[in-house]
Amino acid sequence: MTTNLTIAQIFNDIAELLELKEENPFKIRAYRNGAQTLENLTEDVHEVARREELTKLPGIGKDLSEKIKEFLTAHKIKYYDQLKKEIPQVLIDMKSIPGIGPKKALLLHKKLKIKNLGELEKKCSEHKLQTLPGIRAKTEENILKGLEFLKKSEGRFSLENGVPLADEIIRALKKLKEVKRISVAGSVRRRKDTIHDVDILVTAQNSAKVMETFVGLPVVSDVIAEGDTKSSIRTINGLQADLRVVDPAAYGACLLYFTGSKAHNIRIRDIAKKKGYKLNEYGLFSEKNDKLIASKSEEEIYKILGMECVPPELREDHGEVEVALKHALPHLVTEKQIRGDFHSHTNESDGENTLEEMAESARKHGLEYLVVTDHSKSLTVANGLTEKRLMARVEAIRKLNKKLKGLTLLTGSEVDILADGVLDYSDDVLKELDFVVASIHSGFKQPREKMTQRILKAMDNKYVNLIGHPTGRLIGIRDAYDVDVDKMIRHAKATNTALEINAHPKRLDLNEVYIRQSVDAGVTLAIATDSHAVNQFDNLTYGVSEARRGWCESKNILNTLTLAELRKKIRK
DNA sequence: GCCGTTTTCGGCCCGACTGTTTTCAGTCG
Repeated sequence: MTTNLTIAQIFNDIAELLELKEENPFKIRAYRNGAQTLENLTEDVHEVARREELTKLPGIGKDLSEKIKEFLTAHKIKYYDQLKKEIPQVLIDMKSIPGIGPKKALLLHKKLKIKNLGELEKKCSEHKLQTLPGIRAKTEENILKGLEFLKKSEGRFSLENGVPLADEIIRALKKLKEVKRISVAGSVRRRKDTIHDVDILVTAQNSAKVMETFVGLPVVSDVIAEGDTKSSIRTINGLQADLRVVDPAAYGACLLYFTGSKAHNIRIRDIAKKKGYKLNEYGLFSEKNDKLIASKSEEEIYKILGMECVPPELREDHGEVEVALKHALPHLVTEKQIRGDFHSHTNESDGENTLEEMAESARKHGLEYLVVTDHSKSLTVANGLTEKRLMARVEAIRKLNKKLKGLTLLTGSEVDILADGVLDYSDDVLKELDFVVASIHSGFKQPREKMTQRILKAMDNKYVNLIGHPTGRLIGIRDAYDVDVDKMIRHAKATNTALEINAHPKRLDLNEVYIRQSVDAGVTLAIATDSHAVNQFDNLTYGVSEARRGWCESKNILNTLTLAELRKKIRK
């Protein structure tokens, strides 16, 4: 699968390069569309190529399929290498600065002979850019700010940055009597694992007052734009937030537009067009006479387009449009359906709270059961438990269970999968536990084949119920380890081992693509918080959204089972 | 570069805001 992502990245790079050549915009889009198809492909592109079905993929025609084949055999794409030689890196660097697109990048490079971002910053500070047509003081200022922003962040943030900011803005604006309706939109509403801004939509009688409040919020460090209907701010930590004020009558159309994704919008506008309508953020209109057909709610717009209302988490043009047209969308799993948690730590290993505190918090969070999975002995940095300590823990849990009301604790462990695939506890120990999570915490750099075999071997152990954070990624910090996820998923099915959807917002592991692939393969998934403190049960919401983004229904998720059903299912 | 019960050629989603102009290009989402 990594091949899919590698080629997708190359196609995206080609699109960037073509923009700097001022190529036909539709050709550029064709490369981006092709990249998106590969990013979301739930099958290894090798397989598709082997069946000679590349051109059956949406957005992949003769040319792109040839380039894919070239990469599969030669591990490079000549056209890409040529473009890279032809186009200076500094153009690409400049284009990544907010406010600089292909046109300005080219202008700066051509007229000022700028060779790197350092030079750009220098010439900007010396006001040399103002010698160019169309650039005056303000543009220079914005470029300097853009450079500063680039230095501070990589430009993308984790969902856990966006959700609290959205909540804060909504809380503040709701207090205004002018504000009637308010909702988060954009990638935060779609619950994407990484976001680059926070979008908020309101209906209000007096937009000036709302805008004034928005740009004056305490978190604001910069006002990027302030208009009658749209304003943008940057927060102190660099995250951008956009606010859009709309007429109440257009709320649905605008929410739809503003939620995106862009790719989803393009698809449904296309459907609208084919049906003789025009869809924009103000509503669905008749193409003939511009008469308004619908605008008040998302539901009515989808309905008129002949579609089911698509849940925001699915709006990525990953096939949901076709399925919605057939009225066959999945009934996505909801937070309410989650009855238990399989992955939690106490202060016996590296958690912050006691067993009793964790149990109490789980009960308060509405859980019916909680598996306590402290680390195993090899993970000394996390104060992993020796067999003796583990057995004492099992006793303590059984004892506490007799006192608990409304929650049952299950005994368990997050047992390390050692470098050779052997587990950190023997079967004699594991068989004493109700539920076993097996995870990798060391040897991340192992080669693909070894890493894959290591995980498959762990699954072969009949006491292992669940593989924890199966790819090991840490969003924005560490890439996944090199594992053949296809094989892992097939083996999970064969051995009846569940795969974790780790709900920690820095992990969200499996990611949405692999979740969907698992669903398609009939593998059972488990949403687990990996809580190391009482407040981390809150993260369940992130795990559920990730599951929803992977098209999970309740039947795909192990912890939608009642305790009785679960016990039956996991009996050895 | 892709795509097709209108089409194998001629389309390809659509609009807001900024900064610079003086009617608009560039950028962004």
